[in-house]
Amino acid sequence: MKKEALSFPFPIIYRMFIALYSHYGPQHWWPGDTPFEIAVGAILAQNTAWRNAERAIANIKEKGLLDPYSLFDLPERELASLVRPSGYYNQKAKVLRNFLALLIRDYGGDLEKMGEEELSSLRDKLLAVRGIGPETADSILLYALNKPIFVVDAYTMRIGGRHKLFPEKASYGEVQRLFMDNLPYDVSLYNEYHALLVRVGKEHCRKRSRECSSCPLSSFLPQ
DNA sequence: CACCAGGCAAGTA
DNA sequence: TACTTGCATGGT
Repeated sequence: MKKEALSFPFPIIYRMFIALYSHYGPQHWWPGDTPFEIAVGAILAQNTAWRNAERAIANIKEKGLLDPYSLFDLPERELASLVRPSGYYNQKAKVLRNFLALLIRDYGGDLEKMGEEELSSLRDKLLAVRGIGPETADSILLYALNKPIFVVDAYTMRIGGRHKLFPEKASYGEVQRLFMDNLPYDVSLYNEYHALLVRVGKEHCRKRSRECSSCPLSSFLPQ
């Protein structure tokens, strides 16, 4: 009796991960040498092609300024000119400074120390920084600090919406909960899953959709 | 030329 | 709460 519990199917959210991972393999995210570079990249990548964020980081690295104090000591105008290729450069210079101010004031400029703080209170502190919203906060938490939080982005919304895993207009928090409630609580899994969604989204689920027909998900997902 | 890319905040109703 | 707009470079 109760044998049927053993054969209860995995949730579709979990099966989608298996399918993507089987098809693409590990994505090795986040590209970046240090947690600090990853956090900076998360801000510079906002609504921007990753290639352009990379150029901005390269500019900072070339000048040997990729550390919290050097960047914070830089005049805002100079910082803006370094991150210019990532777009929205005036805003992003401010956001970087806002983030650096928190990092320096509360954690001595040490991301590792920031990572010692408990997840939900740290998330609130990141969200309180001007220019850091839910996706950027969660990207820093997951990819720079290895915290167990699922990152939702435009691809996640588009793929899930198109395949009717949730309503098109679902909120960030609703989608995040849907994924986390249907997956093992596991940092590496969240890491790979988000990266895989970006991968399949880039190739098969762009805004101006070039037919989702050949996408590796269409075999078992609605639509 | 138009459209898009690993968002966010501020203003309006 | 739910929409709209400004922010901006570089690729297709």
